[in-house]
Amino acid sequence: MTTSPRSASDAPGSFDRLHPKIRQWIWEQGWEGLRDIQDKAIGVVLDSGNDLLIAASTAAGKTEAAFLPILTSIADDNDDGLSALYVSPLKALINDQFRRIEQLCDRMEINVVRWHGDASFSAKERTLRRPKGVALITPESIEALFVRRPTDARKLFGSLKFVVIDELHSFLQGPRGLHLVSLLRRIDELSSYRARRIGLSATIGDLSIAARWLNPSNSDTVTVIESGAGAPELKLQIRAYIDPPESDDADSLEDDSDAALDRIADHLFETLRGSNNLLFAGSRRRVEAMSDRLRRRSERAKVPNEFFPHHGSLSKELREDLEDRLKIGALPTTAITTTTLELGIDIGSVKSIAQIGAPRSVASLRQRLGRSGRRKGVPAILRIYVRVPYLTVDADPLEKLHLEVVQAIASIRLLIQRFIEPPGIDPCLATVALHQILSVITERGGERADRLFRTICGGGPLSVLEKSDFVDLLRAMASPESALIEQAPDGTIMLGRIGEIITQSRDFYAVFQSSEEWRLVAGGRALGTIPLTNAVGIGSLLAFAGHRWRVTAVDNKAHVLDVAPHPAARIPRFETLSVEPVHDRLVAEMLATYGDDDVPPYLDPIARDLLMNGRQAFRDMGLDRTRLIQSGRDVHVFLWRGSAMNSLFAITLKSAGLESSVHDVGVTVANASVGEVRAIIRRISETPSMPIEDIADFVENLQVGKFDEYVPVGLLRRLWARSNADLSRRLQDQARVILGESEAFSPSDSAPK
DNA sequence: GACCTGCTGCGGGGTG
Repeated sequence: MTTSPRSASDAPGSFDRLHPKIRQWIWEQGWEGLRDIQDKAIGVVLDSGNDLLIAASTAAGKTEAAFLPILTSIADDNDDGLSALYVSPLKALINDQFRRIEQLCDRMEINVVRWHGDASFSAKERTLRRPKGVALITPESIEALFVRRPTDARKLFGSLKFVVIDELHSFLQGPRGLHLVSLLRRIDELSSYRARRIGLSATIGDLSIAARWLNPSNSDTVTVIESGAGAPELKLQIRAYIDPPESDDADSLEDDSDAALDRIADHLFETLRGSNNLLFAGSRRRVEAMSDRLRRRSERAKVPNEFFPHHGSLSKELREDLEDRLKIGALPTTAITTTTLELGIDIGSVKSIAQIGAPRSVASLRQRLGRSGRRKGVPAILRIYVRVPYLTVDADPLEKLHLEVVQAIASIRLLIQRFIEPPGIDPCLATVALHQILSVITERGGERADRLFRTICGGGPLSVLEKSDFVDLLRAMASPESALIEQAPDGTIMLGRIGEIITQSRDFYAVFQSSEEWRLVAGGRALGTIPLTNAVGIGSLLAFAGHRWRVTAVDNKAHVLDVAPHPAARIPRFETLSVEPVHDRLVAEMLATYGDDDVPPYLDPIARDLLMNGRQAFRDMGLDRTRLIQSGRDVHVFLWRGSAMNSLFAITLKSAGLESSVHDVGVTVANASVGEVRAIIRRISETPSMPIEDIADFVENLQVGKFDEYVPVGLLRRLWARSNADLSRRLQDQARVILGESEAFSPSDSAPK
């Protein structure tokens, strides 16, 4: 990885290096000049053969930084086939970017085509007949081309000069990122030379991880251009609200009470009305709970409603209506949203960001803030609303600490330190490998095992799979129960009976899972979907899309629910099995916050009181000296580590015979005494290196990927052990820290490599 | 006590 040479920005006239038609286009746009990242990118793209990583916040002009020199470079390209591929995680982003470069490409007489599931087939067909220019595409559409039209795929991708990957940070972790890695390897294999890769990304913490993703075998040669623009001024407040005693489900639709969520709604209604804002509510359930409250406040005040929900279960139409309303900016609008408005969809600029609940990820908090204060001289505004349970006399020690208030403060401290979480452990290697085995066989009409291995696992993150793992996987896929593949007498591996069915399904292209759902329709208009597991019939009441409904007709076959407005309702269940993990560094910062005595100026009076009470409880319980606390029949073990270590420690305790449950700052052992727990932790501390393979035997729920039902459990267990091996080497040390025999190590020591 | 993402190919009819 190299940083952009000074000379690139000082080189006279990078503007003059651009194609004459592009220069003319820039003049016509009335630009004052090129932005710094654009200036640097022109030099790197036109003067070097390097891959390139451009890291800058939203609206910094990254797309143009990549495309101005790329279009200059491919203007006279006459090869048969596409010259450049732009890969995006979102269809909506492809549509935005298409609008931005279409005019420019027209001027250059370079063909540009949108290639995703909602894009017109006729434009794709034109490109298939005469493959040239630029395609804007999703990973799943690349997959579909390989599987359905392998001959066309070779023609389209066989002479690519550039591959641009937008929102690269979203591909650094998770199965979809591994999927794209494999697709890009397969594209490289179609050509005698490798297309240069250009990654566009939001600010990321560890640029070397992104450089390695772009070019695993030669990450040193990736040139990095980082936006020098500093963060805008931040206006900030953390507000705390105490729930009254015996309030049960705080996220229900119940209103007119003294519950914290109702008072938060009061404050939001007063504060946000009249301007454009984003409110991140954390879950779809809470988005609906809050949308309902704010709409009813508008009705009671007899003013037009300005508050609308936006989440992944709402229909595309409703979401686009809201995005357009924000973008046009004619009417004041607050979107109440989950994470759907975090990525770079164009929604114009908003006045402020609000969030319910303490941030669990600093990266995501920064991304949200990037949506506010984007104009020069305008500060970003952030309000964090924290709900705290009412403390009874017999409250648990964890409640007395007011962890969420302290977590909100810690996340702000890390934001100021410019910390961003690196990607964590990925449990989906085997699922992606299996998916790609089926895909490559389909594309090539059969393939030998050694070539499959080389294509899929020959480099990059999937090379964690060793040859023996791969053989295990192939054997399981070929078993009569699975029937995914079979082997011809000459050794060629071909699709089996089930493999044929799976690869022909429309559901095959994505490597992530989707569940069955009801579709909600009101007067012929699509509202969105809810999980099929919601038990509904005629007369069922639903709060959805910011309104209240009664089910009037049920189509059990097509899974459609007709609904009509109704005064009462209940929020449907959205299936949730997991919790967002917290990084070591955030929890370490929480511990530091308990130890300090400064009171941040951005706390409201209640949050200030709760911080002081939390610190007092911390000292009263002796948590500055001890990490084991008896609470009734339970023992709290305070690890002050992130989710990864807390879960590994819980599994280790289980392997030693102790059941425990994981929380944000440690684990809790039920029905035990401090003495018993201490004895077992002592045993762990005296074991020089815990054999991770033995611990792996106690992991449950190993099947998390889409195709994991076909993966041998033994292989999943081995891969789990391999990815937790580094962490497990710290178990002994961790045990000593808990026993007070060792200083806590700094979390930076334990950052994943 | 969580969120998000994606999707073929074909025929038939109408229009410019």
